[in-house]
Amino acid sequence: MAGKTGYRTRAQEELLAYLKATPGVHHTAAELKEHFEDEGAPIGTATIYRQLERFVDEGHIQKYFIGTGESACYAFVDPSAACSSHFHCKCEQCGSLIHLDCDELREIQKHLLEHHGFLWNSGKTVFYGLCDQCRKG
Amino acid sequence: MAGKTGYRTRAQEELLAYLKATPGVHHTAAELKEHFEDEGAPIGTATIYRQLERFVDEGHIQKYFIGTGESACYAFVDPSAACSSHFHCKCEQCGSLIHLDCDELREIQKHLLEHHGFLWNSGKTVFYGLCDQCRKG
DNA sequence: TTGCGTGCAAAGGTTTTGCATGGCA
DNA sequence: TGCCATGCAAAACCTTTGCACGCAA
Repeated sequence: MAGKTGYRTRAQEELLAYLKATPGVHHTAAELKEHFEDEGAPIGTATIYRQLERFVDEGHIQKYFIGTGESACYAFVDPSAACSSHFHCKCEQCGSLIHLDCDELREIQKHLLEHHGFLWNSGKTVFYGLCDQCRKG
Repeated sequence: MAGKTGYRTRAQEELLAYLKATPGVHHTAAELKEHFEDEGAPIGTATIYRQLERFVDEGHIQKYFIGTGESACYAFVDPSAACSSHFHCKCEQCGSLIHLDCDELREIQKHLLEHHGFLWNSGKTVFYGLCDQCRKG
């Protein structure tokens, strides 16, 4: 755990443990707050945000921007598993979030860097569009 | 102008005219409000949001989600120019927005549809990462 | 005249911040 | 003991909504 400087606290450990226990799952701050309330071990809103920000800084979790007006999502991404290099597609109609594992996109990552000098953080990027069902329906 | 049903008003015309006069430029609602205040022809916040929403519905402009907490951006996209099919990269460090015209990405669009059934709305998608300068600096 | 568009103000939701308290080392 | 983390409440933002008034047709 590189860069960890401060103290270790209950809120901190339980938050990170929960995120790690649900790899690839997107949680909003509100959902996390509710989860720990249900567990009988509530964590204050401010603390949740502060810890999430720290985790992001330390690289433990990813923060996702799904849309303006919608709240931010946070998720632990297993560095060893395939999901570390997968992509997210969000259907603008039904709102579903699709996880995609795709080599072609990985190629694009290379292309963006080599031809445009842009180091793409694919974990953070969300592709907007229409999913298969909504497109046909 | 398909689908236009209501009245034509000053606010409506000036807003759309301004957006069309700055194709490809991203404006936030606050920036637009300030612009018209500076012009001496202020438009109420609610009206700005309502008109922008209408323009998006009618397909005149695009709405961009840059990040949660940041405000939404709106821009007129010239349907005839190349910028109708260009892509956006946002540097997470310096915050700059890069407009990219790239055939490889257009290929990806095809790939996503054919292999994953996902109809990607590239105009709305923002690639997060590090720009050339920030990557080297 | 009819009814849509406007503007103000208030509400709604998410995220941040100030400050005193509590807990880790 | 010293300092960081917590939690509450308040603030800060962006955006939406209610409502009365004004303007387009």
